[in-house]
Amino acid sequence: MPTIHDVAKKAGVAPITVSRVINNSGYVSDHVRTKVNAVIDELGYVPNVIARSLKSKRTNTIALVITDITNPFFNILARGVEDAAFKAGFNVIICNTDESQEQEDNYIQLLLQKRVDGILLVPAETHSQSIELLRKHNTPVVIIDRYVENGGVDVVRGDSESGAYQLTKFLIDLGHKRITLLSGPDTVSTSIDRVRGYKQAMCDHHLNEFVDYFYGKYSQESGAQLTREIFSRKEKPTAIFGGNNLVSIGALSALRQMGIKVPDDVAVVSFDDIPESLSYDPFMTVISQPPYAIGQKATEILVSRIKNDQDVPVEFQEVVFPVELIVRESSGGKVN
Amino acid sequence: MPTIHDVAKKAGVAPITVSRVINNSGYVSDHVRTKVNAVIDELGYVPNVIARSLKSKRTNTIALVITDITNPFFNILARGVEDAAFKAGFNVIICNTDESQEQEDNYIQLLLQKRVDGILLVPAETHSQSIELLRKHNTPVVIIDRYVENGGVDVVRGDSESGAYQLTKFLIDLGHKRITLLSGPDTVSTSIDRVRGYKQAMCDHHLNEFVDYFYGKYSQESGAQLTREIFSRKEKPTAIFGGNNLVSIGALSALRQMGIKVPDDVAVVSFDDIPESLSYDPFMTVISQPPYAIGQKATEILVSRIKNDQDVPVEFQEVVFPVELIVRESSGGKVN
DNA sequence: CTGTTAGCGCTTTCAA
DNA sequence: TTGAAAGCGCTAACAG
Repeated sequence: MPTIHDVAKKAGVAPITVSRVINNSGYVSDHVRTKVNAVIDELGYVPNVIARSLKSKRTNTIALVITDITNPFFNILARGVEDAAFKAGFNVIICNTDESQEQEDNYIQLLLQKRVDGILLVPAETHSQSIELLRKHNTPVVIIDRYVENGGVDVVRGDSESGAYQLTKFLIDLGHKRITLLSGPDTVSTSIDRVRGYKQAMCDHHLNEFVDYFYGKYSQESGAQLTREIFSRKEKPTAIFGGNNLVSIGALSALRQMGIKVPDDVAVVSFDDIPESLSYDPFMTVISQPPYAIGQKATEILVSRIKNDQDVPVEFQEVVFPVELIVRESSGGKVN
Repeated sequence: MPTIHDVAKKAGVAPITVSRVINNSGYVSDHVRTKVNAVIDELGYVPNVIARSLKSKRTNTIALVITDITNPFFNILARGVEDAAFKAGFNVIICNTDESQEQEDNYIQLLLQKRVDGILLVPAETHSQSIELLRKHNTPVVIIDRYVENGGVDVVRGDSESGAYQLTKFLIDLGHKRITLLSGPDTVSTSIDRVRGYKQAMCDHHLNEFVDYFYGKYSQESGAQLTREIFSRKEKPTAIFGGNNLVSIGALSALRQMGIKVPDDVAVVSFDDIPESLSYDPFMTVISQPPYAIGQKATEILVSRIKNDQDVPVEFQEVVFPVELIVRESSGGKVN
């Protein structure tokens, strides 16, 4: 693999001149430039950005640490990140933590070694020591989708609390009282916020006695299992609120297997939609967040942090995207 | 950010000794090792893999060049790649080409600059100049999901032709004659193979006169649009064969909008399933490929190529994963 | 407009 | 068991 020296020698110039041609920096006569370019083509020279990074201390790479690229919310978000990063001249490394703090720590360590210019992080837990570590190493971070207890970071997320409130209120307005929320892990801010929004709505409508929620996982299996458990109890809910799209799908699967009709026997609503491109017959009433925009916005903030590296730490921002209630069939009509 | 020199100075040893401690290579006395480790912790030293890469000429990074991470087939595949790569000590950079040859070329150039150790490529077109370029630079490549005209590469893919044959034959056995195939781009081997399998099945059952297929895109929009066009013709099909899952979903959407009932008015079958975790009520009859396993296998091959770099080029392999017919409701029952 | 020197952070010789 | 020197490929800083 030819280096800048090989090109220089063959073109009869100094390496720095080749560097100038490659980077379009400084003065190079047209004559020399043409000559050098010819040799570059001839040799198939490709600049080594590793060497460049070693000097410049910039890798033009950012990392996206998410829980699972297989979840549509996150893969669309990843696409938003990728597109925005590419536009800004950055590459993206994606890491899946599966909600494991240990995996997250591993990856952060690895990314630090790789000297990525910045990190977009969906933290596994609300208290993130990763953030402190990154801060210590001056690696900019933007927290996505969730917030953390640590201060001094930018956060970009959807409004879980208000979304959960709206969705619950919608069910209450339909006449539901026994509404069961199947939330995610109790270590994650979105799960907690959704519970909070739900409780608030129940409380505001004097339904405290009916408050019924579970923390589980953000997965189809968790949704299915919790649903089966709930329906083995004496008191059955008239509505189920899935903590995210996978949970809701799990709930629907379980209900179908048990022969329980939606929305006739029980209403179902979901936080997070299923992407349009994957549903030929949209059925679920949902609160919809904009994952692509969230990824894009977070990346833009991260990039600006990277570029203003030396600046006085401008105030950190928390961007909360509004969410949208989309009413479809699964919530059914008025009750009683 | 501290370097190996800072650690060395503070520990009162030479940089190389620190290097030996970090890498567990060569002889270091327990006394010195303990001392050095203490300083490493104290300073929060993190090795710089860029400098290491510059020397070793290995980045421990591979790239996955796919069309779109948003497509469930590819994001599950990406997960298979990620998991296998991590196990082998490699990081993954994911690039989305959106089936554009130009984007693909851009990315290959970029990845070459980054000196990734190997590339997993879903080529946009059947004749790939990227492969020649990579070969010239001694960068191992494994082609995924599709094959190319160029020889001398490893390929890992599903059996499109046989799958399309099975799916078509299944419809024929149900009594269908007017079967329309909505395939993907005519520059892509999977589209071509699926047309070929379809034609062969039609031919084998003396239905040549009913052969009816279209090349389009592998997207929901394409599936929807082609479906609308087909149903505006005088002769309507009794069965639609979607070239991939997105196309099929698009077809189903369009049919629903036109008030055409599936499977009562028209049967629908699909190449590629919708992941279990995303469908609460599996409806489509499909040919199912194993994307996770494909990604995993391709990564394993790539890693072994990377490690045997200097070896005599062992024979290249083409791994073709068998596909599975899953019969569900959308194909309906016997016709006539 | 072009070239020389030096150094980014690490590791592979080769010596001690 | 430890260290000194050299160099991976590139580019600032400073000549010329």
